[in-house]
Amino acid sequence: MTDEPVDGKVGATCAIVDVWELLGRRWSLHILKNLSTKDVIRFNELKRSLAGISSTVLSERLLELEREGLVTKKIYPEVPPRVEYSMTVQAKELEVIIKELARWANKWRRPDGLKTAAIAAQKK
Amino acid sequence: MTDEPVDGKVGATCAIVDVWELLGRRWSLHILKNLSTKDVIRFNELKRSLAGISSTVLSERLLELEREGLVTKKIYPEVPPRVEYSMTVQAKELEVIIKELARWANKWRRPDGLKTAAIAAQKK
DNA sequence: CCGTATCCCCTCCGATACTG
DNA sequence: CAGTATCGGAGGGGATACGG
Repeated sequence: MTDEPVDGKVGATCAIVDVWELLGRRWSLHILKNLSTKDVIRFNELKRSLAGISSTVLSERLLELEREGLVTKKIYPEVPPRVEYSMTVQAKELEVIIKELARWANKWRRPDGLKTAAIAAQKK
Repeated sequence: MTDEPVDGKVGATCAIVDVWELLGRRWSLHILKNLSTKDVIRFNELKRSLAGISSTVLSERLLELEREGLVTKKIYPEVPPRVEYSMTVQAKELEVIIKELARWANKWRRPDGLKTAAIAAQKK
């Protein structure tokens, strides 16, 4: 499916799995969503837009995203400090794909209970 | 980004986030990948193809995937029991998107350490 | 063959407090 | 303002044992 290279090791990293796991963590997707609404955004501004997130986690997520090349961080040596975050080109390409995924998700969204329906179908 | 409806509640479910979290769990993507290689597949056959997974987890994942409408389960009332799993149409559509994602992931794959490079760039 | 039941560790993440 | 340090609870998932 993903055409994993299948090099010797079992745990051989598959790029997509890494990304998927990162973005599967809590808040990741929301952060990306909010970043996409503005060219640049500051830490606390972002934090305010994500009701419920803690500084700790936001900071952690941003670091991960930066590490993956999805987010750029620009520090201005001022007092008080100013730091601006923005999406990279890479992330903007990803955004397109995520939107397709969102379309897919909504297309197939169920009112609430497919499970019972599926079981009913099975019983025939 | 995903055009979340923003209905009253904070935890208002966004379809894509649900899906992403499910598929972000361990093995989910691999299971889908293996399912895509055959029309139908049996439990232990699938298990053998996923080196390291336990019955417990495989069973759990399959239940979740079935619940999300990505997998169909067909039980044959035989002895010994036979159960066949297969992907739904919905999952096959998803597969297309995942492949795009895989292409994206490989396009941007880094040798190993972007982090240091990013920091260096920042310092200029 | 196809699972469920248990136990247990370990990572994730929220809350809180504190710094440059 | 923009974070880091620390702690503790919750739950994901591995190992093992057992059942229809």
